[in-house]
Amino acid sequence: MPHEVEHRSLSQYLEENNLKHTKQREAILSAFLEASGHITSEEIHSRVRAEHPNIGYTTVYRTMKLLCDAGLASERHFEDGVTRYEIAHEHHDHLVCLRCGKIIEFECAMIEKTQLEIADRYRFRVLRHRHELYGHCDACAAAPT
Amino acid sequence: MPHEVEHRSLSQYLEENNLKHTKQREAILSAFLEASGHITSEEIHSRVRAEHPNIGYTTVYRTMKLLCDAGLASERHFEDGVTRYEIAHEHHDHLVCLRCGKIIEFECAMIEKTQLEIADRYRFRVLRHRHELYGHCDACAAAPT
DNA sequence: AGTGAAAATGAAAGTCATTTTCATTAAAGC
DNA sequence: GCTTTAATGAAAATGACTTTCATTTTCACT
Repeated sequence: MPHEVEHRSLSQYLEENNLKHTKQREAILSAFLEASGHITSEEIHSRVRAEHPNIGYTTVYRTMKLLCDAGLASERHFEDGVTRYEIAHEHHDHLVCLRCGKIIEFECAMIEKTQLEIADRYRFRVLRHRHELYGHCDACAAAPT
Repeated sequence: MPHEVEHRSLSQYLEENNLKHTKQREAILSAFLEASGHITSEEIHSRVRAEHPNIGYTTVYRTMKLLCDAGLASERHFEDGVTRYEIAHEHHDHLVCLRCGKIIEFECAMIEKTQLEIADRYRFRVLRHRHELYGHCDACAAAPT
């Protein structure tokens, strides 16, 4: 049974909040984890439907929100207006290829530190941030237009 | 006549592209410039209508796109799903207050340089980026919840 | 196993920012 | 002034997401 830790984590969240344990939630969590990140609701929906043909979009949207609340997923908004979900883990930022859509994660302590210093100058309390570099990945830059 | 430079710049762009010089475009450019930045289409629309009551949303949207193409404005997408336009000028990043919506601009050569080094490591060509810090401004952090 | 209250589901309708369509109007070159 | 071509604006369409609501499930308690 893959992703057992995450499924247990979902169960615990559901119990703690008096929510119910349903096969839809299980299925959506599995589909999301199998896709390993940066996936849209639509993609999750079509993956889940392969196994459970009558799960609707509504349930996918609702469940992904729940997984975010449970700390298992997190929402990302890149520049195409579609919400993507990634597996929750340590903070990081992104390189996004404008041609093939590939998303590379990066992190840089130096930048994190510098941005807090900047915020300080404006007496601004940073709660979260986004830092995205858009351009072309190696393969796409090499490929003909 | 305020913002004469920008109006001339619009005229030039229209001529170069065989587009027409209309009072709506003039009015929208004026309204946009008077607001001095980070304004939504809706705000522009309501400002313009004060003077020209029958300019529609459609024209505002179309004209703002044109102003972006003409290099006079640029689009920004923060986290509320509404497109904002700012007066085009040197690249910079933003601090966004989650309570009052205040937007502070900043720039940091050090961060810019560091992010290019990171991209290099992934052989990624950066075309543009966004870097936004979300949190509370001084006034809002001090105010009661 | 049976019951019932509370929560979950899903289909359909609703939002909301933005875009498209299309019939009408207005610039600008002759 | 005419004519071509672009611009306008009202209304309909789009698309991602949310809400509604009647129905179904879960689960704590018999």
